[in-house]
Amino acid sequence: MERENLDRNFGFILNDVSRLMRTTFDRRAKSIGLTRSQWWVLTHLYRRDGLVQAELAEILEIERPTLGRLLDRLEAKGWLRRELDPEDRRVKRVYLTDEVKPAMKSLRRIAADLRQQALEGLNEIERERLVDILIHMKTNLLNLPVADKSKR
Amino acid sequence: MERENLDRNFGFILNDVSRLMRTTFDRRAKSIGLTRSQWWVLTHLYRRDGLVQAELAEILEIERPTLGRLLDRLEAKGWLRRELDPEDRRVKRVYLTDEVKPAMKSLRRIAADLRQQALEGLNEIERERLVDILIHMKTNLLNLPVADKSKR
DNA sequence: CAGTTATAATAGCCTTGCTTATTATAAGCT
DNA sequence: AGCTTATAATAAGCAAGGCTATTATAACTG
Repeated sequence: MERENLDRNFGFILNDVSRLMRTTFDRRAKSIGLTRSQWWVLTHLYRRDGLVQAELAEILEIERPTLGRLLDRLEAKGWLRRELDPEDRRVKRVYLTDEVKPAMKSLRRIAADLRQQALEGLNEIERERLVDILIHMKTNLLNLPVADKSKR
Repeated sequence: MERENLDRNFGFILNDVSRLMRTTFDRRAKSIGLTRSQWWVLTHLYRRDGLVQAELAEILEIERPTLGRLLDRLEAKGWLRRELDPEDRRVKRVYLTDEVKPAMKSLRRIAADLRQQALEGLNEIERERLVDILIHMKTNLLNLPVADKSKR
């Protein structure tokens, strides 16, 4: 069997970088009481308040139950509230509370700093290229022909 | 506040790609009864059988308790066994069982296919550049000056 | 040699992913 | 109208990350 170079296995390097960014962010945001995933939810609601949970899950590209529990914690800590939609009694709409706005600023700062630190030493062209490549890969993966997620 | 383009937030695209690769791998490897993380453990043991848990965690760059539970599951399914080191009674060494070798072949196939599919449409130069950039970023993140992980 | 410090493994708790299954409600069809 | 199908949210279960605390054993030091 050929000895592939494990250290250049891009799947795992990708995983490492992704994990390092997440954990670093979470450590820095801990004092605010939010994780990166939670912040990402708030960021999207900030743009479009009052979203239906299913729509929000779709936008965030996570499963509905995963979002459900994220919202549970955010709601418990008072960052948002869920309201029943009077038109369709199945759905709940999610609204941010007033506490969110000031916290967002700190979190954006943390995110920007971390992004800067992660990309340190890469010029603008390389950064753009990186994003392009990642988007390309994401498209590849989402278009895989196999029977993954065939339930729609 | 400036409206940053959320769709090009590379931290989250990175996260998306990483997650897509993991979940796709795991769905494909499910019939074998192994996850990608578990396969990664076996891959390293394949190279260096009999490692001490702490060394293995260090190599894999995961925390010791995280590895501990991975090993619990792998051991429960018979992929490996842990043996007490007679020299130092604190340590346990991890050894693969014979069932591993045939499974490894299928898993390497799955990994290679997935890698190929994810990188489809990117030429060799772009692929190398991607890996270089990721390694660069990983180095940046590991060298962050802050008090992260200051316990060593 | 006694006491302190360091290290290995694990237990326990928290978060975030994914799946699958349930429940309630709408929508669509005959 | 009544039956079937689809959809929204949630519950329950599993895996894999992290972190802190505990326990056992080594190593170091005065």
